[in-house]
Amino acid sequence: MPELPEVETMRRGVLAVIGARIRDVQRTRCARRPISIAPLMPAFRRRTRGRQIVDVGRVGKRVILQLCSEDRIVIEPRMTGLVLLAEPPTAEHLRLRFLLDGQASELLFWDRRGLGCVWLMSPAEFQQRLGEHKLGPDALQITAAEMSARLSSSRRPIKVALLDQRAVAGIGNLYASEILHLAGISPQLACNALRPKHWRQLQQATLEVLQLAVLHEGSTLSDGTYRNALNQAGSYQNHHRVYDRAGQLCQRCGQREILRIVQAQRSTFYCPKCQK
DNA sequence: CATATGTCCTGAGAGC
DNA sequence: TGCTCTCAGGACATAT
Repeated sequence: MPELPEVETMRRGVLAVIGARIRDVQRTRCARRPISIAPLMPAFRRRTRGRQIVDVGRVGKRVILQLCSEDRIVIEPRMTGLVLLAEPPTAEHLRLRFLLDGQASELLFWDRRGLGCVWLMSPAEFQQRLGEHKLGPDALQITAAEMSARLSSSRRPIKVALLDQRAVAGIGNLYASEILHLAGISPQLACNALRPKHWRQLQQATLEVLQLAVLHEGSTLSDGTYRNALNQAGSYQNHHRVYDRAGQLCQRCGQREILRIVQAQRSTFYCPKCQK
């Protein structure tokens, strides 16, 4: 589930690795299946051992470790991946261990479901895979005009379109519902039916929801999977307006129950009174 | 080109 | 109690 707020929390949580040198990388034996890394382990080790980490960034839902060699380590948590400086939740699902020589002695990638992956990319590969033609503007940076320009000709429902990383980078299934509730826009409204006023409301709501979620270090759902870099839960789940609240009274109008519908094989939650 | 669907994966929870 | 089944949704490949 990690979306922009969770991944940004991971990034902030591992800033202490900046300046550290990578002594070694180990694929852990405990993993049932080896983690998907590219290139293969021997080349991955050869190009990372001895390199200094000079910056930690984020592109959409990925954490980026910039190396002094110009290569970048790209960590994609996907559904259940975690980037940790502390002990992992279980030893069983630890996938990758970076041994460091800095104030942080190791950085871990843990992933219960194993859908996550790690890449080592040259500048050219980084541009090719994560460049502007692959990912839209970051959801914290995008303007209302950019949102409108990228989506307003689409026939898709706005909720489905918000999940398209080529349009806007960083929004996933949970925050799409939260954003649309704050904006007062129905998830079923087609993009090409939104007026300029809607795009302004949507951009404003996107910023508000994601910034607040970052302040709360993301959402740890009932399965407890998501944790910050110190293996601590986030708290934005206590502020959810609609997500996973089907049947509960809408906090805004207090009159209608939150509904759950399915769009593009994903759950959507909304208030039929507050969102038109 | 735009949009829709299928696939990977594990563990929680439902239902019998 | 203990089994089987469904579902959760990141990104991408393939189909329409």
